[in-house]
Amino acid sequence: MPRHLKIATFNVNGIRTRLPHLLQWLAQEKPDVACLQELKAADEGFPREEVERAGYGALWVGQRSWNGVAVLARGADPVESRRALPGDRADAQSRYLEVAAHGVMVGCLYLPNGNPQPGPKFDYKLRWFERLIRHARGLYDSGHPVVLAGDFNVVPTDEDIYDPKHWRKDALLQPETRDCYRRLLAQGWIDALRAVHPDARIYTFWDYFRQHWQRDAGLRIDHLLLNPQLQPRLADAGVDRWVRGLEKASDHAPVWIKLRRTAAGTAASKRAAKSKPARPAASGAS
DNA sequence: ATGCCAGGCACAGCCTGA
Repeated sequence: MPRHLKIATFNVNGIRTRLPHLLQWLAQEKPDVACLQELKAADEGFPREEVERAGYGALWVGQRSWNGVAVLARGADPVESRRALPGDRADAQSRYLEVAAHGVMVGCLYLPNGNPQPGPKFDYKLRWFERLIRHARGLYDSGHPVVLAGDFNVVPTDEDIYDPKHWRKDALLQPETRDCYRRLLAQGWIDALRAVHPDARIYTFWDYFRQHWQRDAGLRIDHLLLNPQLQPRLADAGVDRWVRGLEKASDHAPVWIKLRRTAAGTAASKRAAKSKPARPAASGAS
């Protein structure tokens, strides 16, 4: 058993088109939990057999042509918690799936893009974000270890984009969008990639236009947020950029975190450690 | 201000994405 639990999120931009890349990535990087977005497939179009053959149990919420999310668990069957974000029964878009897997609660989300703004799509984005903030509060307070992972369609700050000036009017950079993200984090969640790499330029998305991948002109919009039960276990985080470099790639790269499996670093173990000889702090190297 | 590229649908050219 590896020392770390690896949890990843990957906007595949069409699971059937991207299935070879997905399988190659699972085989090489072996995430224990993989949150997928933009399946662009109905429930019956999900490649269950291929995913199972790769060693993963899966749950998914499909939708014809658009949206769609899934959670894969390596060598395990994820247990469903909910298949939609509460707060709007009329919302038919498949953008949220919450499961328990490998001892962690995982909220897999695909937040609306919101372009063009202003307009009804941007209004929907902000309403969806408000519902997420409300629901996240309950998850945060649940006492379970929780990860919120997915494509948030938010560039949190101007440090998270190659050049903000060409995107100033985009829904991903609007003050209202960024304020929602700030208010979510203000509940106490930590942005795991930023916590591990406070000063690095990190991108997770490069659009297909203007040779943005070749120029490394990217945006950081795929995020993994941790509640306090998981924060002491965070050991490493990164982006599998090689997946974005494949032929016919998704416009997103997978993003991952590694969590220590042991209780080392948790409040319980710190209390326990007081009665034991001190040990060096965990290095975080994997 | 718009198209730039790409996937889905369904077979021509839209719509949507970010």
